[in-house]
Amino acid sequence: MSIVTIKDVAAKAGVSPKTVSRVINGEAYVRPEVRELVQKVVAELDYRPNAFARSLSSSRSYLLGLFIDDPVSGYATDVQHGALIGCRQRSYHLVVEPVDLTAPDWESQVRGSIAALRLDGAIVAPPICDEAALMAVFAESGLPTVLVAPSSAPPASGTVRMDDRRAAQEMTEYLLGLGHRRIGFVQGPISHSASARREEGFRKAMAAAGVTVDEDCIVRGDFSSRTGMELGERLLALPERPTAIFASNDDMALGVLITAMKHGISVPERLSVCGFDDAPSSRAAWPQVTTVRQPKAEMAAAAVDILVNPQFRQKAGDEHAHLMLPHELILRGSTGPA
Amino acid sequence: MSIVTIKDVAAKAGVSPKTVSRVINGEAYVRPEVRELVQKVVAELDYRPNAFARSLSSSRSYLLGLFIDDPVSGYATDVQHGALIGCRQRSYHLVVEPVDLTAPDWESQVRGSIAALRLDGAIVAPPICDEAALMAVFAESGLPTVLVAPSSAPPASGTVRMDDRRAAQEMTEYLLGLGHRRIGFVQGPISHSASARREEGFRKAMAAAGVTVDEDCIVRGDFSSRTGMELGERLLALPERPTAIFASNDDMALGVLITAMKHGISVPERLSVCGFDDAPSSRAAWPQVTTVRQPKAEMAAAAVDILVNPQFRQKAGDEHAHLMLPHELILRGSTGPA
DNA sequence: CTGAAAGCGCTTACAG
DNA sequence: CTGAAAGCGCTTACAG
Repeated sequence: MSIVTIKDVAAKAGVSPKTVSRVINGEAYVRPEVRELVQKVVAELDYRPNAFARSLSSSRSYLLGLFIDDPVSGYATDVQHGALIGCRQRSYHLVVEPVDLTAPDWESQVRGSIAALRLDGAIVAPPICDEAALMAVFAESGLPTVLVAPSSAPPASGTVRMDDRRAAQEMTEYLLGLGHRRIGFVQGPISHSASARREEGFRKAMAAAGVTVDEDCIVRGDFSSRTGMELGERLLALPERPTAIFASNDDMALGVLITAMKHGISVPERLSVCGFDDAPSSRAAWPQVTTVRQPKAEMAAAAVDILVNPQFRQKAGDEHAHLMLPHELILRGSTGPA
Repeated sequence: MSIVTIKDVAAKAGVSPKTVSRVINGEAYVRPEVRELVQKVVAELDYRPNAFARSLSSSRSYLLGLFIDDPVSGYATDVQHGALIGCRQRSYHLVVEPVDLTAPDWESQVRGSIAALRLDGAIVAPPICDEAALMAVFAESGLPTVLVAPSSAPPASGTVRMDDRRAAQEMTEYLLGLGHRRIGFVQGPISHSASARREEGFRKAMAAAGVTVDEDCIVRGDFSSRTGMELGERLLALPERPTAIFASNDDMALGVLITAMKHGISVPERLSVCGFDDAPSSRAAWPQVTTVRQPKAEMAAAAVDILVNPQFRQKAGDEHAHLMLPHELILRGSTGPA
């Protein structure tokens, strides 16, 4: 497969390389008939502009970096998928860069990716988007950066999030509406800022309903199904057993569900269980778990839009884009009347 | 952050850019003291070679493409993780390219990635590594390509696989050793070539043990927990119920497990269940599911090695690398004596 | 509306 | 062991 360059196209179309460049990049000021001719030749020759040459001369790489803590998690997978879709639509490519903040050379790694690849933008996923040291590296580099579900609104180019607090509140209101009063809550890990927001929502709804939260009913997990099982044991062994358990994510909800099964406590008849995420585990279970759909892929796609959109790029630096995407309560079989 | 170029380093070190280039690329023929000096300046200036300039002049991109059907699956995630680790070790970067063979323009998309990014190599995951039309595109492009777990050994630069057949055989032997004779088998989808290999292994072990396979006990799923549940219903409703069910992957095994629970059939006392993959779902369940550990990340990392290793690269074209990586039976609580 | 010149930051091929 | 020259394939800045 001989490689077709812009010169080949120019020669065959009888124009200058610059004109081909104009057509390729959709610039104005090309006579319609010339444009059409060039487009025809491009198609005939199946010409693909060399991304490196383009990047070198334009100092744009058409490359976005996705910086992520644990690329193996289900969360990461969904975020990446959304980012990939967004990139493809806009002819960008995505480079996934795992960031291990416990590695001694993490900073050099990150700097290296930014500098060597001349990234056009970065998307940073939770929980590392809440790490000050990492964010400082991005800030210093001047790279447009969008944070996914960060705790606050740090000085990044943009943020994309959902309302974790409100969603947890709605879920709690739903449980209260079902008649539950004694509700167990499994907190997520402190390292994820969403954990605190979800707990706030839970407490807010309980307070609004005038229900006192028994602190014995609040336990902290690490988002794994294993801690869900362990903490489920603890909650179900309480002298006065909760009639519902709200776990801060689906994996932990699944753990609670399994524990209930082990003890022969039928769900939802004797215990309601709900989670957060709409992860595959919430659907793999039986009964399927009531949860909150988190628009992970949509958030990532929106992050790409923010980074790539020329309007945004122009004003980057002086203006920031902050998006809040809608969530959805997914009611399934694991919850029922108290 | 002003950008440091090779000229800056050369000027500061008092040598030519070419000498800096030699040091950066670890070439021979540089006086030790000059090498050290240059390295010192590189470190001082935190110089990062521009990957695009390097690619443009050397016609190597230091970029590997991972072509994958469904980037959201757990399989994809593990493969990608292994590839990422491999790339990082060798200062390569990974570009993930989803391939949707049902999209009308898939071929153009794939060609575009190869041509525009000037990839140095491609890793193709199952099941698309078994698609002749796709493999033809790679073959035509001349791009070094390594296939992960393909059905046969097509004319690619290399393949990396595990012995699905042997693993399924060992699992079946384990069940037979436990005293099971009537064993249900949930096949995987035909689109995945591993499905057939796993079934072969199952049948081979059964035949070797002189046990006749009742074809009513063989049912086909699609690797989802939902079909696992449905087919579990079917197998457990059989006039003569199997004492063990071997599902071709963990998600389906989980579905079978859930169905057994629904019907109050205790596992492993009255039914043994096992899967394949060592997926998160096998550990999230209770009891945890006996399964086969598939070295997914290791296979991907090996694929990177094959593509990047200079020795291999030299002889690419006339010689192929075919690796078989070891699997492992993971015995857990879901299986027991008949 | 179009093109000739120069340059992006490296490496290749060559000379010494 | 080291460097000067040329070029990779585009785009920028400029001229017309």
